[in-house]
Amino acid sequence: MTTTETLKRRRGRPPKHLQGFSETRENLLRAGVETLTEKGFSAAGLDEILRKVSVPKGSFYHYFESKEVFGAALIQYYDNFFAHKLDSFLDDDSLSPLDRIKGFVKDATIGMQKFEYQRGCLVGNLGQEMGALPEPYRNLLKTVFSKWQCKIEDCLEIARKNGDIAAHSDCKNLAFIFWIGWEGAVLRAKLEQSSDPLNSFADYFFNNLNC
Amino acid sequence: MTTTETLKRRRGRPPKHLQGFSETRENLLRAGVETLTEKGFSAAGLDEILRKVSVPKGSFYHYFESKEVFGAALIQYYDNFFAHKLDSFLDDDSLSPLDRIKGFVKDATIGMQKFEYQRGCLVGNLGQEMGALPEPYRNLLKTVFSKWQCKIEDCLEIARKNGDIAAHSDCKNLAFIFWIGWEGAVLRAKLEQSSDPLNSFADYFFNNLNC
DNA sequence: ACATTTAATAGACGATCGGTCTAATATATA
DNA sequence: TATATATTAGACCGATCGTCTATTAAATGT
Repeated sequence: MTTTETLKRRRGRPPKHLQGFSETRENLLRAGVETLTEKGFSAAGLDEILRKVSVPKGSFYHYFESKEVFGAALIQYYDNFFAHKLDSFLDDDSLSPLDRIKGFVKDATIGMQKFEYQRGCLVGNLGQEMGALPEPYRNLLKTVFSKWQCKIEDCLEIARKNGDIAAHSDCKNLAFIFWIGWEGAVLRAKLEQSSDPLNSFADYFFNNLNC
Repeated sequence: MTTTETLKRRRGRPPKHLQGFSETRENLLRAGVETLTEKGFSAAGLDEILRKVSVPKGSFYHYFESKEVFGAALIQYYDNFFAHKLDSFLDDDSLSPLDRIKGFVKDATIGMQKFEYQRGCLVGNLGQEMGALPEPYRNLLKTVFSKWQCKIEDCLEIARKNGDIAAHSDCKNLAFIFWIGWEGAVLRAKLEQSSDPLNSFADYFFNNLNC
């Protein structure tokens, strides 16, 4: 085990040897994602997030100038985490392109089960809440979706060239459909506390790729 | 035009001839649906809803004992409105079953456009927020979905018997998929402020019914 | 070495929100 | 005419939201 400074942070400027480390900022982001994937932006209280990681308000406003800025950082943080996860599946050349997407689906399904279907997708949650959110979030969220969409599109395009799916497939549109349906399925899985919606939609999507 | 008492309600017990009428309660429900379809439950303040219809707090708590009870009434109210709308399309024997569903989709699409993609589906919104909502809402929302789902299933079953869709179709599952995808599309349409997600998903769904 | 700057913590603070309560008003009813 | 009922009116309280100021401790510069 390395020198993980899990101990309570002291007051005042921290000693140099653990600078740029900013465990507190990281903790806030993690706790923020946890909370927002469960309850969304509006219902998530700052105090709740702060209590979770034992950080006082003052520290929060040291790292983020407002809840709005924090939320934007969370979108970026989540996107970064999620895009890497997607890549880890979609760039795996040892699998067929469709199996890579199926791998991601399987992993996400297990993830939802692990958290007892309480946590959904941050981007989906915020998308639905858009009516009550700072307008600048809209473009952030749209950009994230189009980024994820490109990854799926690229993977489907390889499948098409390999002859794994119908030659006339419109991969861009299929990727669009994939995320529309997947987000809908995540929403429903949270409500029903079951992976049935995830499995049903995924099966439907993959079965229809060959016609 | 009948004697529609649109004027501001007077104080005190109302005259008998418009009893049971309860325009105030109705106004609260309408304004509540408007607000909750835009911003969800948590982000919707009571004061905001009350201002919209110029009703004081006292009146609100005369009709509803709490925000939680109000929310439950809104789910019922919305379900009632929506189920009738669905029926008006799905029970229209002058159209083929698939055209009936397409009629509903078209109407809903126009509806979203009319409100500039600011209002989504109350049930979808609350489903996503479930993590921050009173637990009793879960069953209400699940029941509403399964009710809507049955209506689509029945319509698809007629289509199947008519030979309009593949004979081996699993209509129950298709109806499940329909609502998963449709809610996902509504979410996305709100975010993108465009009907593309609605159209794309609907086209995809209908095109794949024949294979 | 000491004053100043920087990084971070601590918690007070005002505004707002949900929900309750009492009072006021007007009609129905006995 | 008196009492009961239905509805409006809005003050009020505790909790919580997001912001802000003060405090603490290390780094830095001369």
